[in-house]
Amino acid sequence: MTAIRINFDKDLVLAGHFLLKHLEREERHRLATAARLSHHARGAMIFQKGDPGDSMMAVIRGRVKICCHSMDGKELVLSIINKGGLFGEIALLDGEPRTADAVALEETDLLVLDRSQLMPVLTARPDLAFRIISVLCQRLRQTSEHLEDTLFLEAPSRFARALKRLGDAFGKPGPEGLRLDIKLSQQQLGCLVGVSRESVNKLLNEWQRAGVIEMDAGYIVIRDTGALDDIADSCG
Amino acid sequence: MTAIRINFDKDLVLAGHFLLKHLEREERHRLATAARLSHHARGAMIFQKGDPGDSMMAVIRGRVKICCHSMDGKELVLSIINKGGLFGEIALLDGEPRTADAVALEETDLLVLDRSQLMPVLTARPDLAFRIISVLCQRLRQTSEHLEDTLFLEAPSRFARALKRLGDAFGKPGPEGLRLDIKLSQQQLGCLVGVSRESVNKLLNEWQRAGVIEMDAGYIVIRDTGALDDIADSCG
DNA sequence: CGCCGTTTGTGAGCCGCGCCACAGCGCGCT
DNA sequence: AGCGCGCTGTGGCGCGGCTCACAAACGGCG
Repeated sequence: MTAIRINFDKDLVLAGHFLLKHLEREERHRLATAARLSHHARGAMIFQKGDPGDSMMAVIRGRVKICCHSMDGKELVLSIINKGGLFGEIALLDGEPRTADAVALEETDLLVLDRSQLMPVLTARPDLAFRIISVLCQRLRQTSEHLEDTLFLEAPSRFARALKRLGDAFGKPGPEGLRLDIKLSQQQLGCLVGVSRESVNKLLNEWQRAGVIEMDAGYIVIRDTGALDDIADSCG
Repeated sequence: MTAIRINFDKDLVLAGHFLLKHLEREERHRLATAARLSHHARGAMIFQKGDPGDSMMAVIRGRVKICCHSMDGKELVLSIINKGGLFGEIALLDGEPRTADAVALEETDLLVLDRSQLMPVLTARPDLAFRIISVLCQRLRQTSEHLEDTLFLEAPSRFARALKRLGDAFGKPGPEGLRLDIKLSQQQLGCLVGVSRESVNKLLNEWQRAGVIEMDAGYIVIRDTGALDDIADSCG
């Protein structure tokens, strides 16, 4: 009974997923039964840099941060994956070890697809392969841009851009402005951009005083998108 | 007569290329006749960030630098493509504008493959698609690592790593050590890592005094790989 | 050969920002 | 209520590395 329900859920999830929705019902069902669900508590490590990895995950519920650490313990958050998102494709596709850690930011359910299940479908369906290729290209553009920002821009611009990106990914329009529907400590915000927690604090307060943003119950609300754009593009 | 010779050359080039050598002779020949050659003088711009791009290039002769510029004129060199290498795949694959500039570092010949020619082959031959996917994964790993280095490491470590990478790509073993078979100004070296020319100069001289490297006729020779590794991995 | 644009070598000064120290604060847990 | 922990707010110090400024070497070219 529960087994049936779970399978039903998996079918549904795949049918709604941007990558897999275009498959034949037949194929999708085969994938759905083969895929396994996995649950992770808030803060749990899903995989770790260097692990052998031959699976990728789709986020069904919750959020996952992709990050890595320096030798002296600093953290860099490469991206945060929302419900509906995908991560871990790279190791699946090229068979090399994982390049970063994946950590559940909240109670999280994942659908895990193994290389052995996915590869046949990928060779049989070139359109799916192209979709994967697009995802990779997008990631590449994204990390290149991150690199450029890091090398070219000062802390304020970098952080403003990070807020804009967060706005795109997690923003809910509200009466006061764009509300970021995710709770991140100043520490975490700093790790997104490679800036110290203290600097984040100062910028946040400065911008709040200037009316660019507002803090509400620990959530950030972007009040003046234009001003934020100006900071993001200022100088270089 | 010349036309025949050029076609012959193109066939040969494709047959020797790591991506395309596994195709049927038939298919490869079709690609070869469709592909066009293009020549670029030293310093010529091949394409520019933001250009629409639906082709990728294989380097037949010479070298190409992939770079981008900040608003205030700083340059970042993302990578240097050797003879036999490939670039411009991303725009071809996802149809978006080019993400960076491509500039010929020397007299350079390219083989240009258009999207319209390549796509049919890609859908027909899943193994080729996988090869492309591997290339993308590799690029992604490379830029991620570049980003990590930039955020986690100080200038000396970063620059040491850059020298090691250059050694892998352009190193010719010689009596004195690993000789970098490429001439780059200190300016260019700086752009590879995001460090000012002056800093590069100081590091270069310091390491030369320490016997880690040696300058010979404008070329860098790595004499003590171990010492360079130590600098690359020191602290964070 | 002499001129000029480019590359190299080096020192002084400055500044952004990381690191440290510490003080309030909220929140969960017992 | 009381304790402790992780988060926030702020100020000061120090340092890495960028900027600026200039001198010297090094081609390439008329």
